[in-house]
Amino acid sequence: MAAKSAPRATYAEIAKTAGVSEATVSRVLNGDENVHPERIKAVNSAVKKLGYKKHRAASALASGRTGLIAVVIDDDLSIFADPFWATVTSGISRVLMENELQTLLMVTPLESVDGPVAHYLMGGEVDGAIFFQLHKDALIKRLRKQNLPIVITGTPHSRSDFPFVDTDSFGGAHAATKHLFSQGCKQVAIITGDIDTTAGAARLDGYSQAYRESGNVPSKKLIAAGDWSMESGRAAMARLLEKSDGVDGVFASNDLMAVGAMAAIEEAGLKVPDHVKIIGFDDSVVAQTARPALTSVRQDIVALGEAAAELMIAQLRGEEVVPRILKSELVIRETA
Amino acid sequence: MAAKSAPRATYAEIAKTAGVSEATVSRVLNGDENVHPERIKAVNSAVKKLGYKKHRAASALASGRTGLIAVVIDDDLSIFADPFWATVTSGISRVLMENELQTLLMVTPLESVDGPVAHYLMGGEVDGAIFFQLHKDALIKRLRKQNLPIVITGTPHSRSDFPFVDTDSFGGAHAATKHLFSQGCKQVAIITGDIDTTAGAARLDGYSQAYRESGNVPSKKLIAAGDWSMESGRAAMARLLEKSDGVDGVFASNDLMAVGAMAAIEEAGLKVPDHVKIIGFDDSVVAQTARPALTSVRQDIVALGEAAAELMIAQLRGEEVVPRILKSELVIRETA
DNA sequence: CGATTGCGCGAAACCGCTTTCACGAGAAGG
DNA sequence: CCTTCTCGTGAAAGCGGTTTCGCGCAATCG
Repeated sequence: MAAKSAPRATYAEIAKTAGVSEATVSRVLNGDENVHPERIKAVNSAVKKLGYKKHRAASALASGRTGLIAVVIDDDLSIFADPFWATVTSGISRVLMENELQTLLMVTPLESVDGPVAHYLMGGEVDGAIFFQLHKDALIKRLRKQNLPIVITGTPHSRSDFPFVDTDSFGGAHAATKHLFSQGCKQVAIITGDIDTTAGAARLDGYSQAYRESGNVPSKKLIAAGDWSMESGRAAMARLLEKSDGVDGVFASNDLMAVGAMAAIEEAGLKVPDHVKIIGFDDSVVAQTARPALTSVRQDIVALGEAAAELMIAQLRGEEVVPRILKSELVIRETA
Repeated sequence: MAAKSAPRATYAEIAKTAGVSEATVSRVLNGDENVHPERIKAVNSAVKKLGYKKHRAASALASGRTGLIAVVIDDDLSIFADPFWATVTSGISRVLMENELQTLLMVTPLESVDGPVAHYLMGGEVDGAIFFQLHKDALIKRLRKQNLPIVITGTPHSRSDFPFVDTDSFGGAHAATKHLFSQGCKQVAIITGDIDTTAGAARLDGYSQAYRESGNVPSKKLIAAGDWSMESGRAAMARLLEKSDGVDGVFASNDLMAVGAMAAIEEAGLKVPDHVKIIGFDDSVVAQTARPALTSVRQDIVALGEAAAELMIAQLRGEEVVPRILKSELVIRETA
């Protein structure tokens, strides 16, 4: 049943073979400065010789540090269609592992401040928690009050001082829109994501700003609401084609909606990019498999995860942390 | 730095308020049968009253059971393009959580039997490990010898008795091929995945079998090798169109290659599904966003994860486990 | 030159839960 | 009626690290 592995080496043995006390072994293994170099060497070679590996549970019990960082993913998120979080997570995991920390994955509906997850996190079972794009910050606030290090992936709503990492949605949308104008588009529309999300709102802002810089103000008719899904993109595009005359450029707030929009354009008997140019956001697989291949704003998703992990580690070290906004980049393919 | 949360309740307090010894508290909390019902009730109400939560580390140290299950994902896998593993993992995580187990995520190259991951797993840091489609079973064998419960997601090469879960690749490929024939195709080709993988081989087998059942033997010309990537699908299809005359049906071993093939068909001036019908495998987002929408073999990926977790739990309980093969289902869309 | 300071180190308490062991009491057996 | 089991229970010994405390010794101070 339980693993009956080779007998573990313990401090006792190391202490004996190195000729020091267990306390000293602990000091060496935890990087305490005040130990005589000789002994440090002795301990280290004993450790190597015995193939010693620290017992996490014992260490956690004694020190109160578990070496575990929770990655909390809201079950409601469209996890099942979007490789996004997987990619972020892999970035997080890599960096944590390099720092001797383990990634505890929690895929769960984030109900209330009193749910089991909340208790788990507050119960000192983990040293910190990284959240994915969540909506209510009540839980987060509570956790911070408990002094639990937190990092949020995505921009939180409240301008509170949560440490967070995010891609520059505004800048990406701005660049995409500007590119459409530079390609000769006159009537550039936007299909928004859920604008209750900060990402959705920021992308709309970036679009608006770029539009204004072009010397005009975007008419209401050019703004169509989507909800990140392909189907909503198709519907939004259909509305745009119907209501406003001469839309010749579209910035879709994500790739899925962009692909939906392309379908709608085609259904209307028009051609991409000849009649309508289009740009997505995310540069996901979908952008690459679309035909024509979709021009899109790329976020460096792995880097996002790495940044999140780094922010966490900084907090663990007691350093001051500031939110990190990662640059996005326009990947030009065939649709614009 | 470390969370300084509300003072934890401990066995000592529970024992006192329930008027029993700590040993009895432990017995109750671990479901030992031989305790007087009265005391069980007393302990339980004390637990509730004090809002007690067991301290994992302490429990792990004393019992040797960590309550952690590792999910090990080979870094080499095309994690970054494929939502597959994320979905499986979410299924695993949910089931484990329901059983009071936590998911420890390890995204890492699975080098050798001596790598850090191997040591970690063998060091008793986790109660079990779930692997994703891995190539060398040396590590697995070693771990099993150490008595570490293992589950493999995907079919392992060696016909050894590893507990594994997988989708019925053979059946799916068989059904897809049969469907193509039933749609009137005469020359049905296959674009294989990497046939060094068991999934790749099984899909080819399913295709061959269905072909034979149609009364013919598939000519070598109808078998084109791919490597799961979109580009390899495009290239394979181009070869098929060139070498063999009159291919009018294609089973691609995954969606990505199917989409690549569709591009090649279009480039050759032919139409899907009018000239060539095509079916993919996975029913991923890509299948849904493709135009025309791709007919594909769906695997219930979440269920796959859940099955993996269940197999793990069964092993932890000391029950006998048998591999589990999940049914696949043909999702008919526009391409066949 | 005696008194203070600081550094390196070991002894031992402790973290919170699990488990073995032994014991008392009532049930079953002779 | 005395012995042998069984059952429910508490005392106590760990599990394997971490950390506090205080001690000797050498360096520094007055």
